[in-house]
Formats: sequence, C-alpha cells, structure tokens
Amino acid sequence: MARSEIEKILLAKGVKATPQRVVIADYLMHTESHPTADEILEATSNKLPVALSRATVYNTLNTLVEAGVIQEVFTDPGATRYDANITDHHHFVDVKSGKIMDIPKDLVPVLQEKLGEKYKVHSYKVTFYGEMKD
Amino acid sequence: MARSEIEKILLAKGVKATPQRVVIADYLMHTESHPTADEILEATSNKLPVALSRATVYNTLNTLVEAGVIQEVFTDPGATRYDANITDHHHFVDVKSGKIMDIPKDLVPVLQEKLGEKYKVHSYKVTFYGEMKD
DNA sequence: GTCTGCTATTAGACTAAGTCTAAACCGGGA
DNA sequence: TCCCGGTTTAGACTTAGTCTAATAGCAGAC
Ligand SMILES: [Mn+2]
Ligand SMILES: [Mn+2]
Ligand SMILES: [Zn+2]
Ligand SMILES: [Zn+2]
Repeated sequence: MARSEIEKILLAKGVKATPQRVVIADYLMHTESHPTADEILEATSNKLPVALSRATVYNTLNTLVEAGVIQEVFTDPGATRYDANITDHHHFVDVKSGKIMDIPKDLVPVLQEKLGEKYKVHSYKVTFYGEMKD
Repeated sequence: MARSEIEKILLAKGVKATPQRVVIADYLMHTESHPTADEILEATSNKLPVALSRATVYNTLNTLVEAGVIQEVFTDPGATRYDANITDHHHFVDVKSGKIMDIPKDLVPVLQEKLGEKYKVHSYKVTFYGEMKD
C-alpha cells in the first residue's frame, strides 16, 4: 500500500498514522488559514468512511501538537487555532475579516534581552493587528 | 459625600460610578496581577453589602473596557484577563507560575513596517514566555 | 418630597470550547 | 486466531461568557 507523504511525516514524529490523524493533518498542511477545532471537524468529517467525533478531533490535535507536527495559535479569545506551519513565526490579524496571516520571523527585528536580568526569555510571539490592503 | 479617586476616574470616562463598578475598578487598579473575571468576582464579592452576580462582573468589565478604563489581555487560552494598566505595553508570561508581568513599550524596539505594503499595522502586542529569576 | 422612567443589577437559563468517561473498535504481534 | 494496548466514539460534564426577564435604584421633573 502506498505510504502517503503525510503518513511518513506522522511516523517520523512517532505518531501512529490512523485515518483520522492523516485526514486532519492533511487538511491543516494544505490550508493557509488558521482554523479552529470546529472548523477542522466541519472540513474533515466527510472525508472518512466512519463518523468523526469531536473528542477525536481534540485528541488528534493535542497529539499532533505534542508530537510537534502542528502548533497552537492564540491570537484571539474564544477558540484555539491550529497551524501546520511549525516554524517560529508571528501573525498578522486582519481586524476587518478576522483572517490570520503568517509573518516570517525574519521580517521582525530580534527583540531579545533588553528586559533586564530578571527575565529569562525562552521565546516570544508578536501579534500584529491591522488591515490588509486588497 | 466624599468622591473617591476611582469615582472621579469613572465619571471622567463617562461611566456612572455605581458601587459594583467602583469596587471592581478599585480592585483592578490596586493589583499587579492580571486577573480573570472569576478571580475578580471572588476578590470583590465580599466587598459589597449586596450579592454580586457573575453577569454584573462581566457587564462591568465590558463597560470599563469600552470606556477605556481597563484593557483586555489575551496571553493564554481559556480565559480573558483584565488590566488596569491602559498604557500600550507588552507582557511576559512566567511559564512556571503562569504569572503575567507588564513590559513597558520602550523596552521593546519599534517593530513597524518591514512587513511590506500589503499590511497596514494598527498596533502590535508582544508576548514573552520564559522564567523569572527569583 | 413624590412620581416617573431609565439604567444597572440580579439569578438563572443558555451557548460554546474543551475535557473526561466508559464502552466499542481496531491492528500488530504471539 | 487470539490477545492486548492504543484509538475512536457518543455523550456527559465543566467552564467562560452571554442573554433574558424581572427587580432595584437613582436622576431629574414636578
Ligand atoms: Mn490544548
Ligand atoms: Mn469581551
Ligand atoms: Zn501561522
Ligand atoms: Zn499588563
């Protein structure tokens, strides 16, 4: 049986490639948007021969986050968003549409370490708010 | 009747200074922490002669945010946090304790506008994650 | 001082994000 | 084939936040 690219990625990260996980990872890796768990459930549930439960979506997302296959994004309250772009990057939120865009790390100057001795910074995230010119 | 400092601030921002609003604003202005609505309810409910309802806490917080008396802070998922520091500042999250510290704007270099023509940035927030040296 | 009307507050119902539980389901190894 | 640990499932449960409908309180009108 042909082992898909997605399956290889999951196995490489030590995650068993079940159909549910493959479908969800595949969806995330082929979208630019930063969908919520609900949007992911909506988009993938019809791609499986069996019912896909909400619990499985959350189980899968948490498993993929722990395995480093995807990232969580907290740009706004209400719901966690998920991101298959696992590079260390930032986000731009279009306040009109709510759309979230990736901002590569190297477009933002290095901030580090003017905070003083008291703070040992592991990482930092920048969230930009504004409008996309169409 | 002596008009408290808090009452003056509320009136100056066009908000009627009810006892509930005064108690909640007073609590926020005298704490360094960035409490959730639940923590605010817990801390203030015993400071009033009447019962304080959850709905009133949320109503009040939303009113104070709209009036510009306080700010919402979204550092982590789960619950919105509230901040009487209304200056444009950033936050440091101690990953051990969960404690959130203010980082004044001028400790962070200006990031603006290397994002390109497509993005019109209104504002940005930096969230640092790390450990406080004790 | 009383009346009146608007605003704020209240308890509790409701919604929505996320977790937990207990049972059924699978698939790889013996 | 049988067994066993991990996975999935439906649905109960928890928690943050909003909504509703009724009550309370207060500012101005008289
Ligand atoms: Mn999570
Ligand atoms: Mn809000
Ligand atoms: Zn992203
Ligand atoms: Zn702050």
